[in-house]
Amino acid sequence: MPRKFQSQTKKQPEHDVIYQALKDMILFGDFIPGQPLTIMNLAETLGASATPIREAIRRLTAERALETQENRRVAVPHMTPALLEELDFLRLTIEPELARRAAPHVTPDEIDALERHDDELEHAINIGDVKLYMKANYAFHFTLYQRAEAPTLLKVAESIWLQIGPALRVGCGRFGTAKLTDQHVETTKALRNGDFDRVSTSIREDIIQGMDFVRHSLK
Amino acid sequence: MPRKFQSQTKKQPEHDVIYQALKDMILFGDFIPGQPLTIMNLAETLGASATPIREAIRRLTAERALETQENRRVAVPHMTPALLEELDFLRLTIEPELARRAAPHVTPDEIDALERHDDELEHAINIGDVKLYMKANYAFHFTLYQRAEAPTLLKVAESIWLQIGPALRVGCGRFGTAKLTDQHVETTKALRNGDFDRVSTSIREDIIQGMDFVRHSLK
DNA sequence: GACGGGAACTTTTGATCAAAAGTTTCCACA
DNA sequence: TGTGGAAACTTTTGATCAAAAGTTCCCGTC
Repeated sequence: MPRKFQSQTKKQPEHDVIYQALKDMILFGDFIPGQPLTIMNLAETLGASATPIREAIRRLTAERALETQENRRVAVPHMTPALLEELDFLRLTIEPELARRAAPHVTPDEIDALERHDDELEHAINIGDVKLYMKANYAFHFTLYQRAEAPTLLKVAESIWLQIGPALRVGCGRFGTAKLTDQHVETTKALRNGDFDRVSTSIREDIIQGMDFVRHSLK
Repeated sequence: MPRKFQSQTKKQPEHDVIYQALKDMILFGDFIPGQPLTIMNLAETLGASATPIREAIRRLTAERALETQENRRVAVPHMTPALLEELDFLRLTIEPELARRAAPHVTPDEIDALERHDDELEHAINIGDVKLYMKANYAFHFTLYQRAEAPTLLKVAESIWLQIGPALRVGCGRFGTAKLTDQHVETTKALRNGDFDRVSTSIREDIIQGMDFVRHSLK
């Protein structure tokens, strides 16, 4: 078997598949803050046995995407003003940096891909599809961040987004996606112009707006 | 049973105990970079069965303290210049901030405790006890950071330290602890004077020195 | 000697189940 | 009515084992 095809054929372990599935569900708002999750129920729903479910849950707990309560039950964490403040600080220190580092490595083809994600995001806002909005928004940010070649920073960013996902979803549910104007055009323009500082600052603006939305929807 | 004593008596799950044990071993240099770990071997060594070991490993993998290779084996990650650069950036953005946030909440009693950790660190340097040095150093930083009441930032800091632990240990093994001068007196002084900015900047200095040591020992 | 293939071996993985932990229900009794 | 506590029930947890995945070693062939 040629080495280049191995990664496609090599079977992913079940616990990894489940981790990815749960991660997406948290990221794109399938769970609401505070929602309890039971191993048994997840095993039934996802068609797996308890062991791989537990491993996936431990990973997500370590990433603060889930929390285990004192009675051993697992739940989606609630958003609080204090947590939001911490996440605000983290996003503003990590993500503009990721964007700045990514900028020099983004190819014209990849900018096209970013614009397609942005078009999808626009479309989602227009038709009011919250989940599609969240997916397109995630895709835009993380295809950019991926190019930073900074896996450790990227991992921190993913953890942050996992913690925001559920709260963002309820915010969109309450106020719709209407209030969310699109900040991403600025970013792609700056990428085309090779203006790396502006890539970073435009992401910063996007974060400020996004977190304001979450903060507002918390009240 | 009175509620206030529950947390002391409530039995910790095995996977949690193992997680803590492995975490300490990584943090204080019991493993060297690149060292492979097998579930079977850990199960035997730690006197447990595979299931809780696997859960602990998944958590530590999520925290980048361990990595699973493409062949499903688990190993302690190697330190690389690129990783060190990322960790440098993260430490410098997260830890001075934790120190600054903690400073106003640290009581005189707690400053005394910090100084005791620092004495122990001095003592460890004098007798050349690497592991004691690492424990005292960790205790100093994290008793301070804990008071920041910023659990999410704290978790990021812990993940960073877990990634540095093994490399720091080999550095100390090669050069001894002699080169590590004690920067912590500055921090405790600033705490006593209520000079919160200087608490933050002195931690910054400490980080720069510590990371220089690791960088130097990489070559 | 170098290479390919397969047998023997080791390790990880996922399903299962009994035991432990935690929750709920309900009834006796004040 | 309200309280305590046992019983029934649910969920998590850890041990175990068979199957899958991965590695090593050896032998026959070139």
